[in-house]
Amino acid sequence: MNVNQSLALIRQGTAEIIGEAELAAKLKTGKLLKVKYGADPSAPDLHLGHTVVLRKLRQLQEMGHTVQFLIGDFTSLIGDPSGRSATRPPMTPEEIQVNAQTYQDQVFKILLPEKTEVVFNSRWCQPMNFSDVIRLAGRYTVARIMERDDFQKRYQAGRPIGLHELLYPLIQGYDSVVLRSDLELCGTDQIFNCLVARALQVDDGQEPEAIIAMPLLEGLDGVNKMSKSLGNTIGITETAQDIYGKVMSIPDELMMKYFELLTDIPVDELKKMLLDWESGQLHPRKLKARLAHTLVAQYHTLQAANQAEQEFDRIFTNSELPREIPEKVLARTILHDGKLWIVRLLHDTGLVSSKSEAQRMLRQGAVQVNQQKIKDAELDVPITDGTVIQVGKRKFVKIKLTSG
RNA sequence: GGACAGGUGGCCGAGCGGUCAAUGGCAACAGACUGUAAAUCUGUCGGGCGCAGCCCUACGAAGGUUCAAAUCCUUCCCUGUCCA
Repeated sequence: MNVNQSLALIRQGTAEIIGEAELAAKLKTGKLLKVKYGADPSAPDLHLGHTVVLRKLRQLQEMGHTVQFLIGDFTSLIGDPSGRSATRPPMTPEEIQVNAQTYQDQVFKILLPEKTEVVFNSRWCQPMNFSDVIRLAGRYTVARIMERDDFQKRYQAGRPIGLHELLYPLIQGYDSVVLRSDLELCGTDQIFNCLVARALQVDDGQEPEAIIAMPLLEGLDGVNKMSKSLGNTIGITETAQDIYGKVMSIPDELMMKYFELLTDIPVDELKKMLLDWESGQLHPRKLKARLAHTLVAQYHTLQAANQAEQEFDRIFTNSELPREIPEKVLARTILHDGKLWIVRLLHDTGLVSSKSEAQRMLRQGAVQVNQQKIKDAELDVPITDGTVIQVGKRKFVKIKLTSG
């Protein structure tokens, strides 16, 4: 593969490349690049949003380049001193260790271990003293820091910005200085930090790293970027059934983007799919089912994907009971004449969080016992071993009675 | 240090003495419909009670005024803006 071909491949699916000329020049020398990627150990579970960037990294690895997988343990160690953001409490070194391990285990579902160098930024951040920090801070200006969209918006909206937050881009930039990175990958929301890295590298007498920014993947709501704090993620370690179902629940408009950024299906084929969909030859449901199937197969197995698909059709298309229903043990002694009040039943099986909710669900017609809809909140229902209770479309429980 | 503006349910945001468990939006959940856990429409959405009703706990915190407080007063905590 010559340099132009590699560049074309690298460019695929990216949102923006900064310093492309330098990148091309470096590639021409045949040099193998050090590609930095920063990860936050506070939320170690990978979701499809992460995989957009990880897949690009994998592609670069296959070209021979090395990934510097940087775990930003230092900032997690400090936490967020303003105490405002509950999502960033300081973490203990042990927690970080555990999370980092989880992270690595998951990351190697995509990255090649032999081409990955895992580094922790506490290694060089921790020993810095206050004068080091001041010196570092002196290498950038307030005006330039405030260019960041996020800061600007918050400032204009009169929202608090902790002083330490202004320092975070500097820390990340400094990481690149220490690692002498040639290229950094990130989501478009992180471009600012990478730009700081370039400036600091130049200040240090290095060549600035190139930046490849990948598009942000919208989550289940179809609007916001996929992120754990928004609860709109599809995690790669989730069950086959959940991944399948969640993918089926994304808005139709998002399908092609998911195909493009998350699967290996060639661009030409995707184009054809889109045409067929638009012309009405291909039903959108089928298209989405293929997406769901492909993604499950990617993170589980082909077999699991087939099964998940069957199960999904079973439950939602044919409204049948799932193949496997979680069992819930109930003591026979709470029954009266083999019966139990429906509200209590729903509550005790954990299908609803309160009895008031049970009442509501009954009123709304969401409750079924052995496939029979129940609306009467006064009813005592006969319970036997294997009675199946359902609330809504997705919650099922099978009763197991004990004599105790 | 001074002046001013704020802190309300998972989030955003109304209310500014009684009719407030608190309008509205988002999220969530349910139902209908369908092509899916898409879209759309409708409904629910603090907790308890065998529940068209009643009872608890809630509007930054603690006290107070009042028959009655999210709403008024005092102190404290927190946030922002401007001035220094």
